[in-house]
Amino acid sequence: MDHDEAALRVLDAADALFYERGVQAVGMDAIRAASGVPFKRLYRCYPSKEHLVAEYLRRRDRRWRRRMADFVDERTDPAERVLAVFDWLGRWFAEPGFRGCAFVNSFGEFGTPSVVADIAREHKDALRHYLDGLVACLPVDARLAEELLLLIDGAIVSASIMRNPNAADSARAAASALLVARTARSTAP
Amino acid sequence: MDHDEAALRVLDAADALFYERGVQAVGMDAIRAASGVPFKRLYRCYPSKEHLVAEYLRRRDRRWRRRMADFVDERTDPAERVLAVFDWLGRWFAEPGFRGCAFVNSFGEFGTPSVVADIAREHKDALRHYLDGLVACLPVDARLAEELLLLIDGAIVSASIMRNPNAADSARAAASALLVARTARSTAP
DNA sequence: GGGCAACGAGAACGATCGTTCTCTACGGTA
DNA sequence: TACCGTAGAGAACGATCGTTCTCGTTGCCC
Repeated sequence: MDHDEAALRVLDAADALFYERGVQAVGMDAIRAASGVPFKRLYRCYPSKEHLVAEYLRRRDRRWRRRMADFVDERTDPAERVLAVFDWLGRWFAEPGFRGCAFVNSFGEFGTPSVVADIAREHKDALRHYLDGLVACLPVDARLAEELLLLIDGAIVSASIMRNPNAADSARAAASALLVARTARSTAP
Repeated sequence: MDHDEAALRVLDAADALFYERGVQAVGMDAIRAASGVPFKRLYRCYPSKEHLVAEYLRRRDRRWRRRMADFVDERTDPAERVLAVFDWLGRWFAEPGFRGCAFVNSFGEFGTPSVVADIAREHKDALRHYLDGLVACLPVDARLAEELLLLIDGAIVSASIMRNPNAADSARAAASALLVARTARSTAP
């Protein structure tokens, strides 16, 4: 087992444990036990728990956005692509072990300012820019992207805290209505 | 200083510290120091930290919903009352020390199932029922209350994590558009 | 005024945290 | 085969946590 594989095993173990139980509730010893990587090696891969937490969040960000984008890319119609975001959320919410947004959850654990708060913000900014791109393909008001972001984050909160599996459907219906409301009616005088 | 006043001082200190820094990051000694109530008395008021955390959240729930309702009650027009929710959010976001939803933040710190998760859920359920009441005064589709809830939680997340002070305005605009979209048009044939 | 119950201040306790150190075993090279 | 740098396993360390205990003092009732 070389350095990279050890680092990957540690990150996989940390990812599962941090997401399931929260960052502060998981000790480094639990990560060592789950990964099978001894302390000495573990600390050579990640010099501190804070480094590991940062990598955990950054990888979650990349993976989460890639999975969403891959799902959306199965559509070509611009309006369908926007609504596909919410279809994907519905699938995500239904996954076993779903426990909300890792970034929102971690943000709650650490005061601001903190590196965790910065990464959470970067994640939401990246999502916002992705939505900008989706919306730019439509003849709609620029406000729509921001409103979609609100619906997404609201749905994640509802699905995790209220355990409401229909949150994605509700958000999708609202997004659909807003899509119509924000569309410039070219038939207007 | 009698029992009730000591309990109140402890709860006030815990409220400020828990909200600002997160629950797990605040030790009981910090609460003792900030409240001026010695350990022996503190533990007679709240038998454990978990009890104190539960009281902190339950009081936050009551106070938050009362403040919102008081603001809304300054209006009489049903539609204005719905939109006033978002005006109040805007004021809340602008308060110094605003750091998001205490229930969402605490939910992230503790795994589910937990008493904290239960209280967070109760809080969101209560908000949902309040919105049901506001919407019931309007000739609108029943879906609107759920969609308003998504916008509210989304706005809180945006305002706290992205530090977006306009989140309340965006949510209000979206709510206004949805209000129109969900209104049964009595003039239709 | 004397005895007693309750109090405040803070030390103490056991547990657990993140991190480092020790010690033993081993593998490659002359 | 003798040597040496590195690895793994886990004890150890200092800090901090939630909680309890000690102890000197105070105030109240008879």
